This record gives sequence, C-alpha cells and structure tokens, in this order.
Amino acid sequence: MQILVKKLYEEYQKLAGQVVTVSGWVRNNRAQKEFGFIDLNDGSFFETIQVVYESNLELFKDIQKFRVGSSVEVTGVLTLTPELKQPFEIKASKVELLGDSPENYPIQPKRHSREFLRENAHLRMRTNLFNAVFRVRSLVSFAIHQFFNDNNFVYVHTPIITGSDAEGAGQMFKVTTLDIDEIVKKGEKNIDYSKDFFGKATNLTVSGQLQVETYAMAFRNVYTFGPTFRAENSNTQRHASEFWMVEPEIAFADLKDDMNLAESMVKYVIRYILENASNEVDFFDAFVEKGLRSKLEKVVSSKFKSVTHHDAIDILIQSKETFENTPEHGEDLATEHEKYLTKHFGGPVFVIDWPKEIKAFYMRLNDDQKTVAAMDLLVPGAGELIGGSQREERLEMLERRMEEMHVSKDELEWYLDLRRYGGCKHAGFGLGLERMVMYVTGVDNIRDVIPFPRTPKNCEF
RNA sequence: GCCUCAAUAGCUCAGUUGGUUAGAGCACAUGACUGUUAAUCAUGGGGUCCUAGGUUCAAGUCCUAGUUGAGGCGCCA
Repeated sequence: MQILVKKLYEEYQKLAGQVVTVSGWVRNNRAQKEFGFIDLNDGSFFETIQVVYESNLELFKDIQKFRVGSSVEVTGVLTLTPELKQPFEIKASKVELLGDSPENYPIQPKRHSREFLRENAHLRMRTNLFNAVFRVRSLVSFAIHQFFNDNNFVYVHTPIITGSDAEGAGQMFKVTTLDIDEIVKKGEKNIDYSKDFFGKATNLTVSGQLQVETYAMAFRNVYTFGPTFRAENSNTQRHASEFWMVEPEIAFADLKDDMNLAESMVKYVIRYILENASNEVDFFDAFVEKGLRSKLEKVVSSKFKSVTHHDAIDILIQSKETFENTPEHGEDLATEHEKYLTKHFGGPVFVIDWPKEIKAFYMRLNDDQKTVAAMDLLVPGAGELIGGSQREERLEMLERRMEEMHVSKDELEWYLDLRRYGGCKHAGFGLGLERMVMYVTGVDNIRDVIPFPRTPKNCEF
C-alpha cells in the first residue's frame, strides 16, 4: 500500500503492524555493521520517518551506501516504538534506489549558511528551514483566500501589464516588444511608442488597487492577489523587485472598517498557521526566532493598538532615544522610528491620519484639511506589513488633490468615473505577502521567503 | 544610490609581525561498531587562497582596480 508520511503520522496507531510502501528522499543514512537507519522525507510532511534495515536484506551492502539526497522506495512493516525518540518506524523488507545522489550533493545534514542556500535556490527547499518556510507560504496564501471567500469577497484578477504610469507607487519596469538593440544601432533619439505592441508605453503593475476599486463598485467586497513589480534600486532585507500583494477593497466602508478588516485578516491567517503548521512553527520557534509561538498566540488574542501620526511623533520625541533621523510632525517615519513604535506598543500597531503631503492622491482628506484617512500597520521584524486608506470619494476633492500632486487626469478618467456614477465611501489596503510570511516564520530576509527572489543585480534561475 | 564589512577544501571556518610543505570540523572513501537520532571511533583522498595588476628576496597575508555577497541607511511597500 503506497502511503504518504503525513498519513502515517495521522493514523499510525491504526496502521501498526501493517505492510506499507513509502517513497521519498534520504535525509540521512546511519549505517552500522548489522543494520542501519535511513531518515526519509517524502515531501508530504515536515517530519521524516525512520526506516530500519537489517543485514538479512538482499541488498544490505548497497543500502548502507545510499547517500543523502537519493530518492528511494521503501516497503516494510509499520512498527510502534513508544520508548524511542520517534513514535513509530518502518522495519524494511525492501529498500530500492530510484535516483542516486552523488557525493557532491550540496545539501548535507549539517548547518549551511542562508547565503549558500540562496545560491542553491533550486535545492534549498530540501532543507528543514526552507521546507517549512515554503509550506507556510503556501498555507498563508490559502488562508487569505479562505478568509475572503468566507466573508463574501469576490477575487478579481487585475492586470499585470498596465498602460498607466500614474499610480504613483514607485519606479516601474517597462514592457516593450521594440528592438532596443536596433534602435540604438540606428541612433534614433526618440522612441516612438505608437509603434510598440500596445501602441503606447506600458509597464508592469506596481499595484492593482485602482483597477480593483472599479470592481468594488459592483461587487461591494473584492480583493486582488497577485505579483507586483517595483524597479527601485532597494538593497534591504525587506524589499524585492517582484513580490506578491493582497489588496482588498470594500464599499460603503470607512477607515475604521478598513482597520477592522485588516486586523481580522491578519489574525485569521496567524490562527490558521498555528493550527495547520504546528510542526513548522515549533521549528521556527526553536531555530529562527525564540518565542515565536507565544508572540503569535499573543497577537491573535489581543486587540491591535492604534495611534495617530501626530501622537506617534510625540511618542518618538518624548522617548529620549537618540535617532539618526530626528522625528518631526509632518514628516515620514524612518525605519528606526517604526522599530521603536512596535517595541513601544509591544506588537502590531496602526499609525493613522497621516499628513496629506507624504501620502497618495487618492486618500480621503480629513476634516482638518491637513491629514488623510490613511493607516499603516507596523509589526516587529517585518516593518510596514499593511498600508491602506479610505479613498477620496468626493469628485471635486479628488480632482483638486490630483492637480496639487501633478497626477494626470487624462489617463485616469475611468477612475474619476467611479465618483461620477454611484460613488460611495470606500476603503482598502495592501498587504505584502512576503512580509506576512516573514512575520509568521521569524525569517528576517525577504530573499528567503520567495522561491526564486528577484532583487537588484540578481535574476538567477 | 550611499556607507561598512567579507571572499581560503563540496560546506562551516582558523591561518600570528609578510617567511619552510596552507590547517580543523562536517561531508566523501576504506575499516571498526547488535538501536542510531546532524551516531561514534580510526585511517585516507581532496586547494586556481574571488579576478587582474602592483610592492617585495619572499604575498593567503600589504597596495590599487574590478567582480560577487552580506549588513546598515535611503528610495519604497
């Protein structure tokens, strides 16, 4: 009977004494004179299963030499071993080599540096750490979909290629089918984008927000979840050139509703991970971030704090801390300020009501005429996990803000139409998927939570 | 984009003031071992000291440039 190791761990009491067949990869092989032990991982479960083989097996001498990384199929009796470190093991009657792994296999049962494993991104998920990280990444994604589906949200696929460069969320990657080499060779001074594939200049998306807002005006509660591209030359542990964003948008809702949504989504995802990736959380707790489990448990059971930008600056000024960047009212928060605030509040904290000058044109102007109804959710370790706002639904106000901030109205007439035809108050936010994964795993480098990370000067694999 | 640091065996790292034949642990090979848990013990093989130039009687070590990586900051999310 072919069976998954995950199934064995779920039902080993029932299956004890039965003959089972498993297939997987050798994590370790400890050969002795009369017997040996193989730790086998079949990919279905974080834990390995121990296979015991003895000298009466036909190929005993060969099995002793099966190397780390080889793929094998094992048949044998499932045996309970309550007195040993593992609850059960397989007493093998047959161990067959499917795919050999020579001695220069890079992943050995020892500690490797994160940098080395990053250079071996095609193999690193075979280690405990990255196996756990990428299973959790998958589960986080699933939990997000389940959360929104349970709450009657419609999932919208916003475009990857956009014709607008007015989204104002950062440097964009150009998309073109024009032959750059040819243009350079001919020495042309100006590029004629009317000859390009779409008949105009196009870019990779930096946000699906503006498009997803249009769907919120029909389906009420919607979200987009997909890849996002930023061409900034950012060299930090928290930035990548290609990453995934979740962007919900809710109609007939204000900033308070938006914050409540963000808080319940984050808590839902964490609760899901605690329940469905318990082994992985224990591993992170032991080897990546001490106290991770209790941190996560505390987050799901406590109310998120909230502070206005003005009060946050006051807290920083009164902190007596020496910052490299002096905190000032009306100014943005530096990384060191964010760190101090999450420490000060002892967990996730919303910073709300930001000065309008440093925020995007579509954010709703507050009655004080100085701040906008924006919120950033700061968390320890991953920095800004969520950024969101109530949107400016008043046409004249929105147009005035666009003029002030030099945003082209021509390209966004369709966006203004949302205020002309049945507009309503609405809000939304963007969550960086990788930062969420970093937060729940404790892994502090974004390059270690993306299967094949793209960063400045690095597009391998 | 700015600042700082690093690159030595397949991996992790040591290498003194510039001085004989560049070391250790793990991995690998061979052997020992009747329940191992990243098993243990013995023996052995394994090096373009990142690249190019320079200083010197002599460079892994000092100097210059480059490449790659890491950390911090900025931009940004």
